Amino acid sequence: MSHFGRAGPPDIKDTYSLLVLNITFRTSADDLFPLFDKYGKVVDVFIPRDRRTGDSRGFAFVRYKYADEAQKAVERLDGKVVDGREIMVQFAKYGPNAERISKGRILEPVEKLGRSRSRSPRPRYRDEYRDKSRRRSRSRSRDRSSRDYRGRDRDYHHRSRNRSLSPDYRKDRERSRYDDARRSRSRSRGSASPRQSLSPRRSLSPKKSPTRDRSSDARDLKERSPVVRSVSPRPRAADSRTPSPRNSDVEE
DNA sequence: GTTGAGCGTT
Repeated sequence: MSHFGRAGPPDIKDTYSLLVLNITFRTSADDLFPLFDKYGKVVDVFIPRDRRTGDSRGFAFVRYKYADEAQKAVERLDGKVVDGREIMVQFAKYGPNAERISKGRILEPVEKLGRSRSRSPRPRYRDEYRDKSRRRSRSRSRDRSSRDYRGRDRDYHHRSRNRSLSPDYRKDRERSRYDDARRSRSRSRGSASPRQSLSPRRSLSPKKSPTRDRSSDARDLKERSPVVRSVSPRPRAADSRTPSPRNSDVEE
């Protein structure tokens, strides 16, 4: 019985799930089981992993049989260093049986009991950490795939903003916009865009004729480029390119 | 071999 989540949830009729965050990517359910089992009766330990790579996502779910044991483990294991990393244990918010917990039955006592525990040093650290690296760090661990099928049904009626626009689509759109803005700014500065930098001439034959190429290149890049752009020798090409199909569709 | 905010499976 070492495999917990392999056979699926054993019995979620009377169990309370705890969310363990900040665990190492190598920590497995078998490693957390003895740790949590020491503080109470652990019914099941499940660690979500990627579907493609199969790697752990960095958090685990520990299901306790009783709520009192669960909160005890939360306060006892919350902040404990496991495998060299401080883990964060808290009651699971979403889940198959989160309804009863969401009711406020378990969440209430936890807050009440939390008063005796020192929770001051933790929140501050977390807040600071999150504030510092908010947009960065989107490693492969947090990819889509497992999140798509999960929040679609639930997030749909919750987020009626994107009627027909999927979150993924929106992201793509924003990304495109950003790319455009960046490219524009880069061009204004002089040069930097990786795309423009990739001149067919320089890239194709960098050592063919360095002297002549360089001189010619410099002149061409500064005189020829704008000329071609200004002259627009291929109106059909531009037309065929349909430069603003989404511009019309999208309002910025 | 890497990564680090968050919420889960047959």
